[in-house]
Amino acid sequence: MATLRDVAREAGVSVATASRAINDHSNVTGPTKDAVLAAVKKLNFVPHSGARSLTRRKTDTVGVILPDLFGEFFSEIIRGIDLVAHESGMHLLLGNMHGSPHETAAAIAAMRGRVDGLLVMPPDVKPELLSGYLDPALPTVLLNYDADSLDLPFVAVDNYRGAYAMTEALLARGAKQVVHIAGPRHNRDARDRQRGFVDAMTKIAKIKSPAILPGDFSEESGAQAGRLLVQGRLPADAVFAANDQMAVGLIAELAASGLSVPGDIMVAGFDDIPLARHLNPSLSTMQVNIDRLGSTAMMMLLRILRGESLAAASGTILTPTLVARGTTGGALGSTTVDKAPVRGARA
Amino acid sequence: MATLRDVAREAGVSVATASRAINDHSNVTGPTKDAVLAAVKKLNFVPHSGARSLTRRKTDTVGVILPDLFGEFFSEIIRGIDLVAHESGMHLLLGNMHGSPHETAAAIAAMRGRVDGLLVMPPDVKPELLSGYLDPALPTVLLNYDADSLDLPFVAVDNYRGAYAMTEALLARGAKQVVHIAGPRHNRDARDRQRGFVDAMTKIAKIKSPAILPGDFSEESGAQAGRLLVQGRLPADAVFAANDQMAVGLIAELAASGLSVPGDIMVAGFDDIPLARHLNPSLSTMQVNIDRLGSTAMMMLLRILRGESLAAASGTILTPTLVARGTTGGALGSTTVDKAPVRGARA
DNA sequence: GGCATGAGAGTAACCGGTTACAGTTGCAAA
DNA sequence: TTTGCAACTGTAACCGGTTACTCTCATGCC
Repeated sequence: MATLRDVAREAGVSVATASRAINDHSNVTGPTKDAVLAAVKKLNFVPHSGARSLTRRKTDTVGVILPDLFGEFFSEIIRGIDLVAHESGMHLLLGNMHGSPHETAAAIAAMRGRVDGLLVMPPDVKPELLSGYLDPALPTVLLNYDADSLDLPFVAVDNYRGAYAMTEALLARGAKQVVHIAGPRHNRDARDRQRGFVDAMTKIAKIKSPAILPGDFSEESGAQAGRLLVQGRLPADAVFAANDQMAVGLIAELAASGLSVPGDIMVAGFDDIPLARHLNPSLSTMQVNIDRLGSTAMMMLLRILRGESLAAASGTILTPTLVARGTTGGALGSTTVDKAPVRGARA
Repeated sequence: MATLRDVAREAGVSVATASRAINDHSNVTGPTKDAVLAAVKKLNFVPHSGARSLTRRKTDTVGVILPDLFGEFFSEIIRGIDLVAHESGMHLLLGNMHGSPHETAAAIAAMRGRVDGLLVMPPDVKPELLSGYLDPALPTVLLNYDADSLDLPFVAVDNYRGAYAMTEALLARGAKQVVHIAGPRHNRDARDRQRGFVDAMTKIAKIKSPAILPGDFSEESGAQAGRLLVQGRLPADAVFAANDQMAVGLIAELAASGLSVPGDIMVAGFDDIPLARHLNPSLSTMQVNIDRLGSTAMMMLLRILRGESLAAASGTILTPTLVARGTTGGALGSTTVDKAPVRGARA
C-alpha cells in the first residue's frame, strides 16, 4: 500500500507539500498540486486513517455500546444513529457488552483512541459502576438511561408515563383485573414500566397490590406467563406485558388454550416492534420511536463534539404514544393493517 | 488522559519498560513490573488503541459494509458476525453504502488504516466496479455475493436452488398458475430467485413465460402487486414473492380484497424473517439462516487473517431450506406457532 | 580474579500521517 | 542593485505507542 512518502517521491515534492495538496490547503499551487494529485491517482493512494487520526486527535468515529445486538430494537437504534452519523461523515464502531459488567468495562476501554465520542446503552448496569467505567474526557451520551445521578447527557423513554397511560387505557376499556407481565428485575426500563402499572392500578382502580407475573422480555417468558395465567386460573380480563415480545408469546399461548383475544381477555404490549401490527389480531402497544432514540442521541453527541456544550446532564425524554389496535378491541377491524411508512427494504 | 510516558515517569522507568510490563513481556521482573502496574492503576491509564495499531500494523477491527442498516436481515447478519468476532476479541466498524456506488467506494476507502479485514455485501454493485474499489492488500470476504469473476472468498445463499424448490413445492401442492413478484432489477439475489422460478415453471409445469410482477423487496411493493393481481384479474392460484416483506404486503392486500389465503390463493416468500411464523396464517418461505451468513463469513475472514490462506476464491454456499406453513396449507394448523429458539431479548 | 553469559532496562527509530517553523524564490518597490 | 514581502516548499518534530539494538551489571565457571 502506498504511503504519503511514496506519493511525495513520485511527485518530486516533500511529504509536507504532498499532505497539503491532498488536504486542499490554500498554499499549494496549480502545477505542484496537479503533480501530487496525479501521483495519488497513479499509486492509488488512500490516506491511512489510523495515522491521520493520531495527529489530528480526532477519529471521525463514534463508539456505540449496546447490551446486545439482537433484534429489531437494536437494529432500529443503529439505523437512527447511522442516519445522523452518516450525514456528518462519522463512522460507527460497535461494542457489545454481552451481558456482563466486566465485558462492559472492557468494551468501553477498548474504545479509547478509536473514537471521538461514545453512545452507551447500559440498561442493567448500576450508575455508580458505570461512571467508574467511563472516561470523563470522552464525550458520552447515554441511551435510554435516565442519568439522574450522573452528570451525563442522555436520551430516555418515559417508561413510567407510558405504562401508566396503557394501564389507564385498559381500565377505561372496562377491564377490572389487569395483570402485568414484568421484565427482568434488574432492568431499568422494566422497573419503570412496572411502577407505572402499579401506580395506575392503585390510583385509578384503587387496587392495592395488583397481580404481577415474572418475565424476562423474551417471547418464551411471555408464553410461560400465559400458561401460569390459564392453569392457575388467575382471574384476569386484561394483560399488560412489559414489552411486545412477551405479549407475542402470551397471545400464542392464550390462543392455544382456546381463549379469544380480545373477547375473553385483552392484551397490550410496549415498544411497538414492527411485528406488532402484523399480528392477528394486531397488538395494542405503546409506540416508542426507537430510531429517534438513536438519532437524537447522535445529534446530541455531535453538538458536544462541535463544542456547543449543552448544559451538563441535559437530557431528552421521548414520550411514547398509545397505539390502540385489535388486542384491546381497538377502533380498527382486526384484519386491517395500518399503513406503515415504506422504508428501504431488502431480501 | 494519561499516556505511556506518564506511566513510565510515575513508575520511574523508561517507556520501553513500561510498555513491556503492560504487555506482559517476559523480560520485566517483579518489582519493576509491579511499579509499572501500580502507576497504570494510579493514573488510570488505558492504552491508546489508535497509536498501538499504528505500530502493530493491526487494528483488531473488521470493517462491515452493508447496503443499508435497516431491518431484521441486517440485524441478524451483524449479530452473526459479532458472535464470532467477539470471541476473537475483534471489533466491528460499520460502513453503509447508502445505495450509491460512489458511497460504496467512499465507505471502502474510509476503512483503510482502520481495519484488518473487510466484510462486504454489495448486492447491487457490478463485479468490475467492485474490484476497482477494493484494496487487494486488505483481506476481504464477500457476503451474499457469488464472486464468479472476482478472485475473492465469499459466502452466498443458493437463491436459484431455493427459488426452484419453492416453485416446485407450490406446483406439487396443486397450483397451476403461479405468479412471481420479483425483487429489484439490479439486485443479484432477486435475479437469481427469478431465474429459479422461471426455470422451475418451464421445466416442471412446461409454461414458457410465467407471469412476473415487478417489486422492489419492500412491503408496499408487495401490496401493490396484490392490487394488480386483484384488479387486473390475473389468473393465479399461488404467488411466490421474492422475499418475505413483499409477501407480507401482498397478504394484507389480498385479505382486504376478501380473498382467503391459502383457500383462494397460496402465498410463499423467501428469507424466513422472524415475522413470517407469526403471521396468521403463518407464511411459508425458504429459510435462510441469516446469522450463519454473517458468522461463516467472519470465520473465513479470521482464517485468512491468521494466515491460513484458504484457496483463493474459495466460497461457501448456504442452501436455504423450505419451511411449509399456513399460507400454502402447510402441515401445521394455522394458529400453531412453531417454537423458536429463545434468544436474548429486550424491551 | 577474569571472563563468558544472560537477564533486565534504556535509547532511539519507526508506524504514517500533520503542521509549526524555517528557508527559498520571484517580483515590485525603493 | 538592494530590500521587503508574498507565496510556496521543505525540514523536522510530534501524535502515542512498539521493539530492534545496545548497554549494564550480576552471576557462574574456570
